[in-house]
Order: sequence, then structure tokens, then C-alpha cells
Amino acid sequence: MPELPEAETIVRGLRPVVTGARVQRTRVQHDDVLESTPARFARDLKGHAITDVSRRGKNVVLVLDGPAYLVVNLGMTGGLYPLAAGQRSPRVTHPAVRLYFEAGGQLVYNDARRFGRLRFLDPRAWGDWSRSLGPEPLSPEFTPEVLASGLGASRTPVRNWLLDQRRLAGVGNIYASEALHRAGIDPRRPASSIAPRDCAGLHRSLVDVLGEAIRSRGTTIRDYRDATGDGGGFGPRLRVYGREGEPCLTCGTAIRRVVFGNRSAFLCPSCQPPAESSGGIEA
DNA sequence: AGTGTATCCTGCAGGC
DNA sequence: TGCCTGCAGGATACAC
Repeated sequence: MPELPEAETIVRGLRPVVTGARVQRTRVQHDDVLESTPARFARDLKGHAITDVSRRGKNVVLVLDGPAYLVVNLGMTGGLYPLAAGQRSPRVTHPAVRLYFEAGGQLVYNDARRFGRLRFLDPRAWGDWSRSLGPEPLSPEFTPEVLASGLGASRTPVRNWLLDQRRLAGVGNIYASEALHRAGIDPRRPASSIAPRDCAGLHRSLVDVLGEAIRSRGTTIRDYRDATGDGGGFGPRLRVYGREGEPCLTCGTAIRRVVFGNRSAFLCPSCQPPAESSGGIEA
């Protein structure tokens, strides 16, 4: 469900509300979202104060004193909802984990499908984990050259390349389709077949679409909600994702859905031609 | 190295 | 109304 823009929106909503709160106790209602046991999780978290709320790729990170880190991967349907003492929220439909704070109130991790994961990391494990992910797409280190060199080393379909968090951290199925459409690249093309100038165009498209989506507070297809319970506003701005059969906003051609790598990709067959008819030089 | 497949889960939309 | 199938913003493990 949540990709980088949705995680970022959650972080921005959560930060002013939970920073400074100290964990008094935890309640685990579904232990399958934990990597450790509920007892271990309780021991790890108890007594820690939240010093900041951050993000790495599509993961929400609660930075704790110590320091230590609670990394929340929201899976498809995960959400984080802070509740004041006595407050109830209609968004809390499938509570999996609750962090109760000393000053009252709680932070609920809600997840209908429970594909999400919460893990407590010490600084060493945090470093290892963070280094296992690719660069942040909106950071200065993610340059057109970095993208081009990464793509050039792989023959996997470019859409799959973009979804691989070890290569680039934060892009999911929605924004992969959107960026590839903006860049005029067929999602099925081998990554290494993309010419340098198209790599530069894809870089720009990624940065643009992620930035615009953040400004719209993310995309709500069905489940996504920010920390306040509000949906994102980027849905109407999607140009291809979920628009199978509808006209391309650029040229009017019917948008197609193609399935590979077990995921749907959406494209305009006219704006995103197969490699051989695009005139580019094949690698 | 790559790709297809299955798995973890629940919910919803659409067809009959 | 109910039953069935297919689909879903993710990630991983497996066999080929």
C-alpha cells in the first residue's frame, strides 16, 4: 500500500504528535507483524522515548533514545494512528500492536492483511539494515548517473528494477508505473536497454512524481490513510495506474494493464513504445 | 542472474 | 442474498 510519498506523509503527521513520548508498555494483538516475540518486543521498547520520527524508503522509523530504532514496514494495508488518552478512532479496525505512552495516549499499528512488519534495531543492526537498501530517490546522492549505472548493470525489466528496494528505496508499483509513463519507457524493457538520455528522463520523472505525490499527501486507492486518518489527494493525478481501458491523457490511446513479475503494470502503448520502435540504441 | 510461482492475510468489487 | 473469482500501494523463498 504505502510507498515513499505515503510513508513521508505519515511521518510528517506523526512527528509532532509522538516525539517526546515514552513507551510505558506494549500490547501485541497479532504477533505475525513482529520479527521477534511479543515478550522480546515488550522488553525492547519499554522505557524508550521517541526522539524523532523519520523515514527510510517506504519504512516509517521511530527513532528512540539510546539510540535505538523501531522500523515499521507498512506492507499493503498498514497504518499508524496516534490516539490521545480515551480517544477512539474508526480507522483502528485491525489493531495489531499498541504502544502505550507514560503520559497517556497510545500509538496503534493497524494492519488488515498483516503483511507489515515492526522491528526493533540497535544502532549496529540499524546501520546494516539501512545499508542493505538503495539510495533515497529524493536525496542528492540519487543522480541521473547513479540511476543509469544501476540500470545498465541489470537485464531485469525496468519496472522490476525500480521495485527492488535494494536498488532504490521507496518506489512501489504505483509510482513505478507513473514515472515510466512520464518518461515514455515501456515497463517491460530490460533495464540495461535504456539509453543514457532516457535514464536521465526517468530520473527526472521519478523525482517529479514522488515530489508531486508528497505535496498531494500521497495516493489513496483503498486503504491508505495518514496518521490523522485522512486519505491522500494524488489519486486524480494518476496518469496510468488503475486506468486500464481509459484514454491516455497525453494521446488518447487506451491504457493497458500487463502482468509480469506477479504484479500489474499500466502503460500507454503509444507513449511507451517497445524498445525496437523507440529508435534508441540497444545495450 | 533472471523469472515464474507460491506464500503470508483480509476485504472488496464484480459476475452469476 | 450468496457464492465464487480475481484483485490489491509489499516482500520473500523456492525451483528452474
